[in-house]
Amino acid sequence: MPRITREDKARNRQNIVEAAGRMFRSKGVDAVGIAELMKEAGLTHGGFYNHFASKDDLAAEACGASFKASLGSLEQLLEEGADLTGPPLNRVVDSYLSAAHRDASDGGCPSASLVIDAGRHSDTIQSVYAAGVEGYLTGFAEEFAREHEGEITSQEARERAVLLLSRLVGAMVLARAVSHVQPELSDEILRTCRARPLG
Amino acid sequence: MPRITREDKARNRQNIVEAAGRMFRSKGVDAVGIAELMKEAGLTHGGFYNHFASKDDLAAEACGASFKASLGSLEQLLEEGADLTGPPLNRVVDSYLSAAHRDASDGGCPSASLVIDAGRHSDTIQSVYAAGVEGYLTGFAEEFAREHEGEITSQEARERAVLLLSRLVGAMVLARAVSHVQPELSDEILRTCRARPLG
DNA sequence: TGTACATCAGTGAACGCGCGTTCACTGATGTAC
DNA sequence: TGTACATCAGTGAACGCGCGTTCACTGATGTAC
Repeated sequence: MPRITREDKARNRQNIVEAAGRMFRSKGVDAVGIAELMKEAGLTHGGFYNHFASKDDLAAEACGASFKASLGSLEQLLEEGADLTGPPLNRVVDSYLSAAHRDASDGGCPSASLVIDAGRHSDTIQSVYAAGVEGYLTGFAEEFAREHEGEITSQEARERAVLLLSRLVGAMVLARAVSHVQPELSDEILRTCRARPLG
Repeated sequence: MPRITREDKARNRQNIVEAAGRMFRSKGVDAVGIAELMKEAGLTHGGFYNHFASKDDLAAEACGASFKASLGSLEQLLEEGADLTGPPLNRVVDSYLSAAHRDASDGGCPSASLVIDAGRHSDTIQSVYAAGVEGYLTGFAEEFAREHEGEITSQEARERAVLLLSRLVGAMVLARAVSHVQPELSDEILRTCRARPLG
């Protein structure tokens, strides 16, 4: 069959990154093998190194791509919220702390699903992860500033953003950690952290 | 050398559980091998199965032991806080969200360090983990009720406890995830989540 | 545009390694008398 | 209490497996004329 066109190669590469993004987030980087991952992308494992120098390299790139998509969804959610009732951030919280997000087969927001992998793998992936977190914090802070224009300082907005992300990530990892054996506790964590006022 | 006394066997077993508790929390269950772990306990790897049926079995027991010790420290911190200035829960938060706890070589509080392992391993460890989380929530809720006696319902105390644990765990896992590449961001997360009012 | 050849993405077997687990063996402990 | 023997915790080699990575090979694509 091979060799293939340059367009096909680029498409294959993208398929690998997207498959890795989903699988790494849902199962953890270590729990997903190259062979499994390449199969998901419709290829065999041997060709992996035509695209990436190592598994860690792919993990970093997949992490970055996941954050890019995730931050895009966030911006969209915030923008389209402008003409709806209620503060846009509340809609973000409701969507983030939903059962659907907890059970998402693609692992959902990388801030939560890669939070442990980032600390335990190469500095490359940790840097990409940190940049993604910073993106979330910036997005949240801007929205806090927008919703409370003239009432709070940018410092206050930043602090609320840090607290909000901690709440979202903490509630999500806790809810996932107990969901199979204590589904009511898992639901309670999400419900409570959704309902309590922000700030 | 072998065979050894029953007391020695019991001591060896306890050493294994304690070594595992520290190593699993600081590096993750999957990242620690049986051989490495037994060496840390002063033994060779072959004897492992004289004590445990499997690595997962040990993981569950080590998780339980870690929570027991951790909850004991919490109770102590809350009790001795009674005769000091300031609400005891604030002292818990300051201690939990400290750089020392983030960098603890034993992995610190299992709620945070085992939160991903619990969701990704056997149901046994997940059940033990969920019981530990419930222990934390109960302890926090009781303390909220004590500090605001007559002012808030037990339901309100419980909700504050859930929100607090989410904040603590979220801030800790985020701070750890970025500490090597963005130490200022890591410190900012801890500082902010320490300083913001509870509830 | 057509032809000849070099390139290289994909394939699947293979390598080396570390893992969890098993096993035959040792010899001091625990037990039965 | 002393003796004889069974037990079994610890040892370290070995097993089987799956992993990340490498490699020789294939043949259609890309390129040079």
